[in-house]
Amino acid sequence: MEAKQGSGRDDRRVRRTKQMLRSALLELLREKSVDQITVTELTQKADVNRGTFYGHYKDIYDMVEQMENEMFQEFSDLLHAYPADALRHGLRPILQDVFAFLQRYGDVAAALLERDRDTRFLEKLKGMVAERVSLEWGRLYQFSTPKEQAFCLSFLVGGAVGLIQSWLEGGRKESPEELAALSEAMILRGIEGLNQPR
Amino acid sequence: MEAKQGSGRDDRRVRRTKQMLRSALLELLREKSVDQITVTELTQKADVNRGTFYGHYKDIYDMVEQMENEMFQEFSDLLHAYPADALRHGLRPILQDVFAFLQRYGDVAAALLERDRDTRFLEKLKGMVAERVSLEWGRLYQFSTPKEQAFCLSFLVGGAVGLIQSWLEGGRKESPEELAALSEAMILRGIEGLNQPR
DNA sequence: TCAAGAAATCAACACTTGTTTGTTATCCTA
DNA sequence: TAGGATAACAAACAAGTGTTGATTTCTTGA
Repeated sequence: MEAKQGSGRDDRRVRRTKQMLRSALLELLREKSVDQITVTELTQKADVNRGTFYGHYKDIYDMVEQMENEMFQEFSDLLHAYPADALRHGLRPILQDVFAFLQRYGDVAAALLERDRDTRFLEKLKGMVAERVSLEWGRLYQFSTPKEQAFCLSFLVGGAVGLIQSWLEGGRKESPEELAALSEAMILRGIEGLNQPR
Repeated sequence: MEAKQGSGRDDRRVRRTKQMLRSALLELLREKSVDQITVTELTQKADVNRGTFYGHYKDIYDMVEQMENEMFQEFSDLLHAYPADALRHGLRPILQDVFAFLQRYGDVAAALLERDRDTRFLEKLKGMVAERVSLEWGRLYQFSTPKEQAFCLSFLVGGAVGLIQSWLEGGRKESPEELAALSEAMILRGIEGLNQPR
């Protein structure tokens, strides 16, 4: 019949509790890695009852995941802001936006990639890009089989993510433009297209 | 002075205990993921005292890591079996050996990649390949900067690992030869080299 | 404004986790 | 093969985990 408001997500108390936990978690993440943070110390620092934590999250990892999801949501919005045939106009502009996004969220992303031992972060990143690209992929390039297409996609997405990772770990010293150009070259023409073998 | 034998690793009792734990872990891994296996149930299934487990491993993840390392050791041996200038003779033979190796260890590798939420597995895989390749990389291709070289390497390794991952997840239905050819094409000539844009 | 209804709290539960201590059993080598 | 070394064991520990039920406090719509 009714379902007035989900389950009461916009209750001031809920917002307050989650905010307290969020702040405490970010603080703890600066000191130690996810796997050595206990629910007990988190809720103590946040001054929230331990039972309350379990009302909102399954465990610490679940909480980290939910925080990641907020970031992913924004990333997803970015990807879907382009028209369906955006790839026809070249990779460059999209790649630049992606790297610019990561530039902004670099601190969080780097923290999660570095110390976090949770593959889901990378898996979601890859899955999201792959899903978006595969929509118009087949129209742009002629593959001999769907299988070949899927493997190429895995390769390219894995490569892009690997590049991003090493960029984040290196402190994001290079400009998004620089990386976008490099990525495009690698994706389109590979190592031989970039330079000549001696 | 002395150091007769590490700390007694080749004691029959140690071998026996580790073997019991290994079997029990593999059995449990077929039922559930790493993070929901408790030390208590593992040692019960293995019929080993719980305290004994902690004498050999820090926790479940540490044990999984050590088991991975055995696999990685063999992989490392494979990579280093080639002469230093092996890449001059083409990518194909090396790629075929790599995929053949994964074909053999497919069950373990797939289990770890699928359900395991531990990035270190992929990181080690990437790091190992990158280290090996970078040795002769600079001699084969002319990069404008060392930075560019590093990024290209990250891209290509990430791509290769992404491809491997999707191959494992798909049940390894394709032959190593097939994948080696595809990888080589993507690495050398990218997506445009593979097919023509319409 | 006030009375559901929902969230947060408190307290207690059976459980797992690392760690330690003292004892027993097994190994391997001199 | 006897004996010192050491691994495995049993038992107990403080601390964390995830869950539950009873109670208090807050929020919001009528």
